[in-house]
Amino acid sequence: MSEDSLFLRKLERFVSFSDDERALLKHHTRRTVQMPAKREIASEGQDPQYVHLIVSGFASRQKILEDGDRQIVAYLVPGDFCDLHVFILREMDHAISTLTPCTVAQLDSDDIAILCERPAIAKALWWSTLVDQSILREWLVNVGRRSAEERIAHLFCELMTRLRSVGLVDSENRFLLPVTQTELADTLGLTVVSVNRMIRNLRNQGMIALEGKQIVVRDVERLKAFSGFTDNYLHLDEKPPQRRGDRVAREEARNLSSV
Amino acid sequence: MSEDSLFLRKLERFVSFSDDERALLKHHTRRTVQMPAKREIASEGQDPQYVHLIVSGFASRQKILEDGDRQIVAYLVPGDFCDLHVFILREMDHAISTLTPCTVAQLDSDDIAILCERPAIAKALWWSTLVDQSILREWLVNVGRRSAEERIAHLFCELMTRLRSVGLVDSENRFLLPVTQTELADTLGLTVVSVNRMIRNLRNQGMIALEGKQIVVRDVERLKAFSGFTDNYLHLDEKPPQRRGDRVAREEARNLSSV
DNA sequence: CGTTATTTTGAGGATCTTCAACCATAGTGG
DNA sequence: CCACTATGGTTGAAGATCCTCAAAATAACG
Repeated sequence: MSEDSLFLRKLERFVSFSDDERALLKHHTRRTVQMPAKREIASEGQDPQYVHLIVSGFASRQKILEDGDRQIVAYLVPGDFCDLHVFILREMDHAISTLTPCTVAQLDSDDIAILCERPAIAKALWWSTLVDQSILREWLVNVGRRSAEERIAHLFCELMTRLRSVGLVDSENRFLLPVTQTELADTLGLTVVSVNRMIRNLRNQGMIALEGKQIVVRDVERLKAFSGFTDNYLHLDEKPPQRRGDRVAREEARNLSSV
Repeated sequence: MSEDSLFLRKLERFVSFSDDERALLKHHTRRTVQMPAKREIASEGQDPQYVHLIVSGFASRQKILEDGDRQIVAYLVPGDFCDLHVFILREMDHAISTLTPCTVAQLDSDDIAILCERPAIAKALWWSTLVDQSILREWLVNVGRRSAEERIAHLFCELMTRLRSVGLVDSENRFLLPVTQTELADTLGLTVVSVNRMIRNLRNQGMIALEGKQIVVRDVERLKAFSGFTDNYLHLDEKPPQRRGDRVAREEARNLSSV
């Protein structure tokens, strides 16, 4: 699958698209811009014009406190939509900022309107924001109730799982994580020093290895057990079982719409 | 306003309803159940049947870790919907549990379908879940980057603001907070001991006072400044300014639906 | 190849936790 | 009516985790 349709791979874990719908999605995400690292895609307080989709690169959702402290509240990886909420909550209460150089697709109000005429697409987009919400809950558990070392391990488990779902993890559980330790610290409610030491611990215990900006999870089961990771909150296995059948699912989707 | 339509007051901060729509909302939330304290409204792993609305009482969204630790990831106060996501994410990844005895309205799939046929209602429901998401982001900032004392102060500011929006705060900034210090600890990533001491600090500094289970914010500005609270993330002032006009808003709502 | 960003390490300290009581309150049953 | 129990709040002392400060080593970059 080509790089510019990773989001299709992600969404199709949840819904099945027709060729038609796939084409429509590709068409309305064709307008992209290149952004350098550490640049704001959307700013706090702003009334944004576009919905953004990360085509390549890593970005983050972040809040800055008065004292300059930063808390990263989400990682946006290739295939993720940044701000599907902008058409309801008109003022941004946080900023979206690139962590690395990014290719970002811009969808305007018309694009979204056309896409949402398709039930399967509308449902997939809502699914994606609800999963984001679920991830947020798990992050709160992470910083609220886990030790520094566990937090890092848990985040690595999550990223491995999310990146695998868009095909960015190789057979040896190796994936690119192009963020600095300072950024990890701002994500996990820790300091750089702590992050550095705890990563060292994980390496020394043979759970992970670093290869430049790549992380290799050497012992998946141990890393998961150590950090208490389960992937249920990512809701990745909704489609395969088809437990309630497509008919019911479509009916529900209709219920949720008709605005 | 009667107790059983606090959610109307909340939603109408954002959209205007016709008498018709108000009646419809009241009608489809008429089926209520009484629940004792510390009972699960919905359980993790479950495939839930109903969407729940808190009519009276306090409930929480929580996750339990393997070691029995608990993290509360949301407070659900009168007027809040608990689980609007259930028709898309079919498996609960967390539990919803009463903190006090509660009156809970149960809406089934048909209720939601009928309500969502009205654009204003559908939009209001999505607004409410997006605000929940925003609150979650701010909680992550709170636990990740603020001191114990600041976290408590911030939470009190938030609850005062949220409860005021449904008319549950009196003219002296007094409101009922029927949760134990243990529950506050599980909310803020702290221990009971810490919570107790920090609340004492806030009282000694004259920022708050306790009257049984009621909290009186004695110095709102100082409490806000101390905790770094701003209410932008609650998106409470969306309707009054009418900055973009009702026409545009309705058009956008239509875009987001049509599933 | 000099400059800047990032990672790493050490030492000391602060915040928050743990453990262990004790007190207050309210509900229960004899 | 009062001991009895359970729950929640409060306090003290000691310890652990994580932070702060500071500096060196390494990597990245024009």
